Amino acid sequence: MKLEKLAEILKTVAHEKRLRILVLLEEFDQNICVCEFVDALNVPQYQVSQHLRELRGKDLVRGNRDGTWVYYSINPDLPRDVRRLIEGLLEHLDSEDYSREMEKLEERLELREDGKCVIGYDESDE
Amino acid sequence: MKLEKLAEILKTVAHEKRLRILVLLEEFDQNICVCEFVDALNVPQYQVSQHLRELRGKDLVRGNRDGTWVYYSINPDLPRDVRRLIEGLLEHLDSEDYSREMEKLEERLELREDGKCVIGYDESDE
DNA sequence: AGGTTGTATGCAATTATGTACATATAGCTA
DNA sequence: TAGCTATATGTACATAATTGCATACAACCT
Repeated sequence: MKLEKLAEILKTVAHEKRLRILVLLEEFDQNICVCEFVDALNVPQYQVSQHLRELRGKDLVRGNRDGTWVYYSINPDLPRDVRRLIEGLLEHLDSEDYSREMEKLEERLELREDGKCVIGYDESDE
Repeated sequence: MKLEKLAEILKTVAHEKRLRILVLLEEFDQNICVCEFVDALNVPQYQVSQHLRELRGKDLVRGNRDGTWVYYSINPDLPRDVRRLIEGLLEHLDSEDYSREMEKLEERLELREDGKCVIGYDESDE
């Protein structure tokens, strides 16, 4: 991959919240909607949307609208080298470091009906 | 590795010039002095020093002074996981993308005497 | 000591990034 | 249609990164 491209991707990814978003997408390997991120990461909705927009802007991530909900996933059309780069990065993480988010997200996913999110996010974001 | 640590390293590394510096250090696997970087990368001396300072600040790189010259290398005491991270990142690069710098650096290294740099950098930095 | 050369740093100007809030938009439902 | 909910975006502000330049510092040499 070109050096400029690598630098660009690293810059996009070099942010705590965006890393957390990517980890959850990688680990659960399924579509996750914005409100599920909000609850799992305990980050205000506008921030989640903003980070997702950045990731989307670099084509790392893709959103699919289903009604009012928008489900995000790692962009399945990502070039193989970029894909491997991302995976490689995340492999360096201690899993304890995001286990709490994993658990929270798991709880949220259990609230889905027919595989779909049916509730919003908790307004009382501490 | 902790997620914040990963984000921090990625942020430090997510810069075209700093990536080029790291590539050269990895590929040549030896001490390289500031003026050699200046000529190889064709970047003003103060910029090279600044980028090296940032890399040094995060302990990714180490400088050893020998007379007026300062030779840099990948920090040999880098924790193994960090070391692997850096190596992993650089492996994604097309080597054509930095082959010119490699050649220029090779030429510069040939001008060393007894393994030591004996000239400065070219003032006429285009 | 004085001059020279390689390297580092401080400062100012610009640009980019992060954050918070308000509000807009899209699609649902009644 | 109106109202609601999920998501997206615009704006404003603070903060950080980048860049260019001048200059300081360190070590050498005469």
